[in-house]
Amino acid sequence: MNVMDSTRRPRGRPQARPDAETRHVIAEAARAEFMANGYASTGMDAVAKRAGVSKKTLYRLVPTKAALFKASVADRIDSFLLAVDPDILALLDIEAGIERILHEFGRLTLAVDTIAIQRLVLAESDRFPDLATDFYAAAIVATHTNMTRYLTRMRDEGALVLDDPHVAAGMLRGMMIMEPQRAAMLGQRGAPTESEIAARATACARLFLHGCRP
Amino acid sequence: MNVMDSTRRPRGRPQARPDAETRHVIAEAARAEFMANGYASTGMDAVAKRAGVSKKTLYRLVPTKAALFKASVADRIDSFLLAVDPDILALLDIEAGIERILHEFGRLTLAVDTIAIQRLVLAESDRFPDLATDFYAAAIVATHTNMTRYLTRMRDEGALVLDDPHVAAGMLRGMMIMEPQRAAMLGQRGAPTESEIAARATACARLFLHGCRP
DNA sequence: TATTTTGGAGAATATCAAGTTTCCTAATGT
DNA sequence: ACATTAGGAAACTTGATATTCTCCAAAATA
Repeated sequence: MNVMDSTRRPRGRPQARPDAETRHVIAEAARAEFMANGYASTGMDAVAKRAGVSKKTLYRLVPTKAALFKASVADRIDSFLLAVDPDILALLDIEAGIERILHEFGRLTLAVDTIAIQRLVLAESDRFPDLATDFYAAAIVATHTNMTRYLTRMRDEGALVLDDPHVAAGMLRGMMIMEPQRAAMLGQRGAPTESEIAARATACARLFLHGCRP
Repeated sequence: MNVMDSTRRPRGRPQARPDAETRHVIAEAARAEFMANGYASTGMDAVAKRAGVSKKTLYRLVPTKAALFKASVADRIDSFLLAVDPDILALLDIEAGIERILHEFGRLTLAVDTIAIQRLVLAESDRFPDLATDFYAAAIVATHTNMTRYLTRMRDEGALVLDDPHVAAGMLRGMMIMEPQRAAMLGQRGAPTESEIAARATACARLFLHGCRP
């Protein structure tokens, strides 16, 4: 009889959806609100309304606003990891390889969503230091490490001359994204288009490799 | 007799200091609080207390918290302009010149205060878009323009080969500061030391000019 | 039909902080 | 002394909003 318990429906009204699913809907809605209005200016009423859920349900599934914030951001941290297939990279020469990595990196970090979340994490890093740490580790350090690995391999193969691939990777990232990212974060420009990203990746790769001395 | 009016003290208790001075003290205190706790978490009581002033006086000199915020940040925007003496630059070769600019730029933008204010402006750019615009124009664009001017001159003198000095200046800035600045903003590292800044400037200048091809 | 459980709408409560006001003391001219 | 202005301490008002609670309809089983 116990075997049946899992399939047999219990007495009262059944759940509209499993809690996990509702939680996900809530997290999506919350992220959208937080990204649009920031933490302080986002109300739980607004989140509930956008999620199409009552506050009662909201608070059944989420303990506090702070937890909701962390959950809604943490949900997407993983999606910020840059990983370029090494098999493909192996087929490209050094310049094309770097260009490829930068292009992918730019697409990732210069997307409107990514920029909004970065600004959010930055803005609330005082209130949520552990979230900032998670973000830094999962998104920034991880991506940085992947780039460093590529540069190190290229150096070992003799394709590059580098004192410190780790530092060089940081410079490469900064060249590629700082300016457009910050302009967008400050609301002074929209996120760059795909072709702008591509052009910038090309220019960066060339500058990084050849410099600009005559 | 009207001539005397300006020197003659009026009837009651005199002001402890001129209003302008008190305003300045308040702005300083406010900036410190905002930088430490962010806009939302900073209370007017705390600002008054730190300024050594009562809330009555505070509100006599400042209309609202929002105005206080704008004033306290705007006060310092001008101090973020990078300006390197062109006469000195003229004496240096291209590599030393770029290194010099980057060093100065790093000192400016990687100071704890600067980083804190940038984070603040970034965090509140939704609530205060015009402040963000002012900051962008006065600090970022102006500095960028100065760098671009130098690169353009060097290119015209034949010391550099550049398609677009404007874009190149953005890349140079990103190389120099993005990584350490963001780590500090996220609370993952302290602001770099003077010698770290110097070393980074040297490495950037070399990479920018010579690239890293064997 | 009676019983149960889910969930919505939103009223109620609690808390917190911005902005005002009151009351009191200090410092100065007359 | 007394009138008058400055300014501090703290109470008060008000508006948000996070969190809880009440009431009720919906959807299922027995």
